[in-house]
Amino acid sequence: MKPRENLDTIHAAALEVFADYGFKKATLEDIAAALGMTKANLYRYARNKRDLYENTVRWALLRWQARVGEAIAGERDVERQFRVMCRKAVEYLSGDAHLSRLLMRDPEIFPMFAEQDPYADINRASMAMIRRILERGIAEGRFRTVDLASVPEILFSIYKMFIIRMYIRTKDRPLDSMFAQTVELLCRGLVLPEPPGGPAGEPQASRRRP
Amino acid sequence: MKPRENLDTIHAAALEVFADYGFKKATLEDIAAALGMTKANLYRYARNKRDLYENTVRWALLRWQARVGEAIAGERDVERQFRVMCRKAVEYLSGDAHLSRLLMRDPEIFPMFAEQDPYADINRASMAMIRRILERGIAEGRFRTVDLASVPEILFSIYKMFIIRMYIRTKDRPLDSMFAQTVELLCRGLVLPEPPGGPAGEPQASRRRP
DNA sequence: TCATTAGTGAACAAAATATTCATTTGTTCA
DNA sequence: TGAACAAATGAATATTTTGTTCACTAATGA
Repeated sequence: MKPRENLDTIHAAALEVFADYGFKKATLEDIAAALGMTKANLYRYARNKRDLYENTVRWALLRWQARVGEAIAGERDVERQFRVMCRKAVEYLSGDAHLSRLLMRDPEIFPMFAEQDPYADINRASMAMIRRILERGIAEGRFRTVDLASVPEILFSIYKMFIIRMYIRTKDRPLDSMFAQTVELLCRGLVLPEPPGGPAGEPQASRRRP
Repeated sequence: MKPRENLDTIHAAALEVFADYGFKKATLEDIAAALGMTKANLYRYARNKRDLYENTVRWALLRWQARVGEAIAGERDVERQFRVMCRKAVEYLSGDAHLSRLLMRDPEIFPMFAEQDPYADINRASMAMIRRILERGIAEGRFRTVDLASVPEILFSIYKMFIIRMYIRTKDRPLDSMFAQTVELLCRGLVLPEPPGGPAGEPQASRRRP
């Protein structure tokens, strides 16, 4: 038998099937068929159906997180870093058709909205990333000294933007402008009015109304 | 109990559920729940699940057909009538979210493509409408004397346009221009080069390349 | 060769689901 | 009012699905 390189193939297939049918209606045989193998073999990769599901979501969320991380790695200026983080987070989340469909389909498991979030650790990682940006912004004197307890709220905003984007996708609303406005609002609470002498990073164009 | 007016409500709900899950994964309980009643009661309106499915598709297709019929009823000029028929047929077919999703989901039952089409009668009605237009066009001297055996092929073209439109919907391709081109091609085979003295209807703008 | 990993087929208990039917709940109208 | 009728239900049943296990086979690598 051809050895299967890694779990990625299984997770990718499972993600698609779960996104198509939701947890309940998706069957292990659907997933196995998509992979060209029998359902019994799936038990080598997950203890049971629920496990396969959670592992899959976890895998997809981590991939999403990693992409956002890469996107902001190149940014030198904190303000830009913050903006890119917000934009990319929503972009990738709604861009990955399967992940977004999955998150919309089984709302009871949507991170941060479930009674007890099975993906709390992943959200924690996201929040750590946000916190790092805030801390750096504050240290560089670019951001106000905000309470770091507001970090979860920023992540929450991002999810909210994603949901809105998903639900109104069919209509051709000027969503991106609405989205930009939200990011703008977040920034206005963060970024200091005018950096006195120009700090570490080169002066970024930060459109702000007078 | 409140008496239920007619079958429309049941069919509408069934259409939505079947479109969401496909025939196999949709359960009678899903449909009943959507209607706020118990599945047992569904058997008052259809002999079994398959029956409910076929009745529902039939109902949706007939509604679609009726709308196209209304749309062309107002047109005086045959050429315009033909164009409107093509355009509206695809528009309504892909516009009715549930119907289109349903037709895409269970391809084996897609009219004209199934081994033995359970909706042959409805297609026949559509073809009768097309034939009436052709006959009128020929009688008025606006159309070439085409073989009426080509009627099914025109209906087939319409379905084909619909399918393409559905599959590429996500990408923002200039679909409507592609679509218009197809109609143009159909027309070019039909409409006579130049009506000598101007026939019954007022002269319609029929964009044709030299 | 042996050890290890990947995969299968059959079997089974539990759950889901289509279908039936006797009964209940409203509605209509004499 | 109450008889006749239609709409809907709850429970029961027969049949499939489906999640899960396990003994067993096939391929790979050293």
